[in-house]
Amino acid sequence: MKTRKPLADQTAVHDQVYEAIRQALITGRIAPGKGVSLRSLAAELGVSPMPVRDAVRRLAAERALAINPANKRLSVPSLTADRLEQLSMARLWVEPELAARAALDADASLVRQLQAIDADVDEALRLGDVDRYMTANHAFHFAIYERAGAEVLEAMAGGLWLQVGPFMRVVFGRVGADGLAADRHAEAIAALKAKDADGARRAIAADLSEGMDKMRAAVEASA
Amino acid sequence: MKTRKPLADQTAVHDQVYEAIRQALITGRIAPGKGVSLRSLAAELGVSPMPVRDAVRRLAAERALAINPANKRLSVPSLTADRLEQLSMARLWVEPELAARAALDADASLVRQLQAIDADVDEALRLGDVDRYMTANHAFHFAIYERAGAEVLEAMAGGLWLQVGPFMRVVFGRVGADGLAADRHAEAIAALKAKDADGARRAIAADLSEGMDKMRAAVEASA
DNA sequence: GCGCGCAAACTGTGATCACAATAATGGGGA
DNA sequence: TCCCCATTATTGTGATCACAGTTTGCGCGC
Repeated sequence: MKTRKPLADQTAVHDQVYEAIRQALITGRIAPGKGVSLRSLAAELGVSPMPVRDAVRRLAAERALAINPANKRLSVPSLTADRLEQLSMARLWVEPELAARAALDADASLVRQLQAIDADVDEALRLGDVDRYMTANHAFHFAIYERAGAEVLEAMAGGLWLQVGPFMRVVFGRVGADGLAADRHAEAIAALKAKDADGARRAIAADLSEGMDKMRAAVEASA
Repeated sequence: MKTRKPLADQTAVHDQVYEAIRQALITGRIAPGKGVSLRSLAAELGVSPMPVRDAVRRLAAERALAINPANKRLSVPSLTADRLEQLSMARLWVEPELAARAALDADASLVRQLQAIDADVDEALRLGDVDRYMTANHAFHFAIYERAGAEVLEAMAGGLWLQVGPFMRVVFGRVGADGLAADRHAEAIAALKAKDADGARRAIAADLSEGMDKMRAAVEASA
């Protein structure tokens, strides 16, 4: 039944599973607070429980999944105002810092790349395509952060983004896709073009801040 | 051969393995840059490769172990000045923040607990007992951070501490156990006793800053 | 004596099975 | 009709095996 794959192709199965669950979490396909199980995920993805176990362990270490200490059962962390506040603080420190560092190494090719991605972001917003928006927005931010050349900080940002992901779905559920329409991407691009570290820091901070405010409002309203 | 343990005792095997490897990393028993393998770790710990796999995945997600993307082999991340600088920045943001929050909720029992731990720290320093010092120092800081009641930030601090751990061994190797003799623990305790959030923030920041400076010097000297 | 090449050992990965513990569900009694 | 207890299903965990890729190392030929 199972066609044993050639292997050494590219990515291991557990990485694909990781990415699949990650996407499911970010786009909110798995509702926060809901319990999941290894075998159910494995069946859903058509793989054995083994790679799912690996992926889940990784996600749990990144706090994208919670493990009930009593019965060791898995669940999606529920969205609380307290958690959101902590995640906001952390993001507002790491991500502007990464943007500032990136500004110092920015060049024309990066600017062009960002403009292309931002056009995609706007297109997704115009169409109201939530998944596409979230993917493009993620790509925009991390295209910048990657340029900072700060592996450790970038990984921190990635982990935070993953934890914040589920919150975004709440925003869309409340105010619709145009709830996040206003962003500071243009400002950020301009600052990077001018190699203005402080400007990039401020632009990203403002972008994040506005987004987190909307999430906070949504969480409070849904409580 | 293997006596199947009663199970439901307390902790799962993979958690014990995780803790064992974690300690080995922090105390520097596994040299940075060195490669490790699942089976060798399993044999050394007297368990099957299975729980080791779980523990290693977790450590890799926390960036306490590195996975070579080409051949998927495991190794201990090597200590570079760049990594240390990023870790320092991150710690200097998270940990003082946690200390400040903890100060708001501090009480007499916490102060007493911290005084006891700090006495142990001093004792370990006096004896030149490196392992005991590192354990006690860790206990001191996280007894404070735990009081902040900020789960997300505390987890971030834990991850950073784990990544910094191997660097500390370098300090001891260079300047001896009294290289870190001067700490700001007394200041921190005083600030917590007075519920002085800013004082606690400053004390912890100074404590970290001094320690990281010594590590930086040690890394540069050993390069 | 020095390389080259092939075989053996070792690596991570995935599947399958066994086991104990918890959760879910059913029926039978009051 | 409702509640309690026993049976069943499902859960995470760990062991063992199979497999393919990589590294290691040893012996043979030059």
